[in-house]
Amino acid sequence: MVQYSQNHIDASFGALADATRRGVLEQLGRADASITDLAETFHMTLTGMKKHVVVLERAGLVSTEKVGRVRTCRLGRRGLEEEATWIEGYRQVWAERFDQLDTVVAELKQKENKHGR
Amino acid sequence: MVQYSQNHIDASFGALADATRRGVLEQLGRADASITDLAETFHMTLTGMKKHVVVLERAGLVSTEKVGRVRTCRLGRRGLEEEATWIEGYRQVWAERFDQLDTVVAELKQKENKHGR
DNA sequence: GCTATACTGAACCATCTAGTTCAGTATAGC
DNA sequence: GCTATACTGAACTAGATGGTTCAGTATAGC
Repeated sequence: MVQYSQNHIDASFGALADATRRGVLEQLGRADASITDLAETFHMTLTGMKKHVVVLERAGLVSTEKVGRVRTCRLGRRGLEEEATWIEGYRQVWAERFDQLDTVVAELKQKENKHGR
Repeated sequence: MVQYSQNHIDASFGALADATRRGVLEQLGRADASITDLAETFHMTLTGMKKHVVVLERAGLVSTEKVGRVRTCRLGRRGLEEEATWIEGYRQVWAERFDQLDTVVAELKQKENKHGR
């Protein structure tokens, strides 16, 4: 089986498990933003938003740079390759497991149709 | 923007954020298993494994059926479509954001060459 | 130098998580 | 009926999470 970096994957699936953090990623996809910008968008204190940014940074999904007073956040270097790979692998196995069930269901539907529903 | 079912996505990214639960999904991809089987594989008490199974069940990733004493677990009806879609959307935006940065593009190309793709 | 802005860190809180133990209940098989 | 197996539920633990407030520090701009 493929060996995944459990740390990366744990951290990023954990990061993605929160709607606010997914929202932050979507906002940063449109434009870089300061902590203040993000905190305002999500109606949260600066401190609260800072914590979310730290979580995203640890997962490698966001990178930040402080210039003067302002810390600017942008999408990080990781593009969720491993996560996409894991999910695709799962989906493939899942499809295989359900192929048999699918054919059975299809047969049942055909029978139903023959009986004119 | 596409509207996702936040509950589903929260639940399943949360479920996937744990290495044990990803392992359970991989094991169930190979064959159905009882709680006892899973608990043994992951060196955990029955009660502990039961909790993981409940989390996976709530996320729709596993379904279970009790026959006699034994509760059999199998992959559930959900195939992580929404999650795959979210991640793919993110990866697309991520790529666009980084296309503008010449240096990063150059780095990616170098990496691709190294991996021989 | 003064003031407003932008962040940071510590401390606190309630709730959730991942695990345990222990005491059950229900079923399988002799 | 008896015993072993398989699970279930309640209660407890330590630690993480998602948020807050409050008291700072550092910088921008007049």
